[in-house]
Amino acid sequence: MPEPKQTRGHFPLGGKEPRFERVERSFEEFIRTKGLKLTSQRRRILKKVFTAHHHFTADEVHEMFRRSRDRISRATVYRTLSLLVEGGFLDILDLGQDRKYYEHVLGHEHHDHIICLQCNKIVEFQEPRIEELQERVVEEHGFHITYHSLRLFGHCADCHQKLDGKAPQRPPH
Amino acid sequence: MPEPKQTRGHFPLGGKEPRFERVERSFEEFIRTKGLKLTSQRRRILKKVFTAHHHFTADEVHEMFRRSRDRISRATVYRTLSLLVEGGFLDILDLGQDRKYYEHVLGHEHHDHIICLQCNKIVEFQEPRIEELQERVVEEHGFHITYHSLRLFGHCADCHQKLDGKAPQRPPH
DNA sequence: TTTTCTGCAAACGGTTTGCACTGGA
DNA sequence: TCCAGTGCAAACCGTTTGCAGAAAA
Repeated sequence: MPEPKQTRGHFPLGGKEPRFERVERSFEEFIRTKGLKLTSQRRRILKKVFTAHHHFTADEVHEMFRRSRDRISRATVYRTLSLLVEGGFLDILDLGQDRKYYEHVLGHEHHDHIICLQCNKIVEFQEPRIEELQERVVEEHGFHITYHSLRLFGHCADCHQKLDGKAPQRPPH
Repeated sequence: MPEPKQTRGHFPLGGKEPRFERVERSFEEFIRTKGLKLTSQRRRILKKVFTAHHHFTADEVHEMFRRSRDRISRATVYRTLSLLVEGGFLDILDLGQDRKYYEHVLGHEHHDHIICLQCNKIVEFQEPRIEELQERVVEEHGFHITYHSLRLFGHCADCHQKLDGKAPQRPPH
């Protein structure tokens, strides 16, 4: 049995060609292990967030189902998203100021984000050398790191050009 | 006229031995420049946050004045804190999950944070090499960075020892 | 059948806002 | 005097919760 490459959570996705079926099975096992029930709402939300968007808000998920005949209540959306985060199927990207996004982990290694203050474009990046330096800093202070969050805020090339010196920046943070 | 060392905002603190009087004068100028009024509430809040705590919440500020005979309303506390952030006198440290702290900039260069998930201890650090790598990453993606936020979450030495393998970690975010 | 889950609506908690009165400039 | 600021209470908004009926196991 090949060692699965674990991203996070107890139910790794691993393998060469991650597909939604893998996630689905992993989710079923997660649910079973916790003694929970596999409801249609949970299955539908899982499918939606893994096949449609990459970055999305809780409200957007709720909205996706509002149109369909069998809508899913806001409460259930929130409860299910929490469950998915707990199981390591989703990550949270908190941009502050009540801008809270979720992103699925399918085929995504750990990464950090650059966010455009103007158009909200989100770019992902990996920089192992930063991670390494973080490790060192944490050790120096006697901490044991669990996770980290690095967000770079600025203006993307397009928006920077449009601004052209006027720079109506949001107050930093 | 010597070039003032600007941390952020329009009213730099600079100088060898930063003292509260400098901040106060800087604040007065900020207020004047914006055509606002220097009220007793604003003066008292400024003094309190610069002499008492380093990391504090809006609610804590409100609480500090509840005891005194002339309390300050929650609304005014919020409005004043926003003003101080706008002027670059305070920074915001958003830990997510509605844990939002302010910190004054008196004698503080830019820095990042390590946060203990157990006892909420906050340690500040500076790592120029990380900053440098960030610059490079941002450039590679054609962005122009405005500011960044790096938060390392984990367990401090004390808490790590107490946990001793049981590791009741908060869901990563 | 048993137990969890869902939808609803109300509650929550931090923050903001409208308004009439207050008080700096 | 004049206009911004304050306190109050209500509004806001994303999120959570209590509860009764619905549906997995």
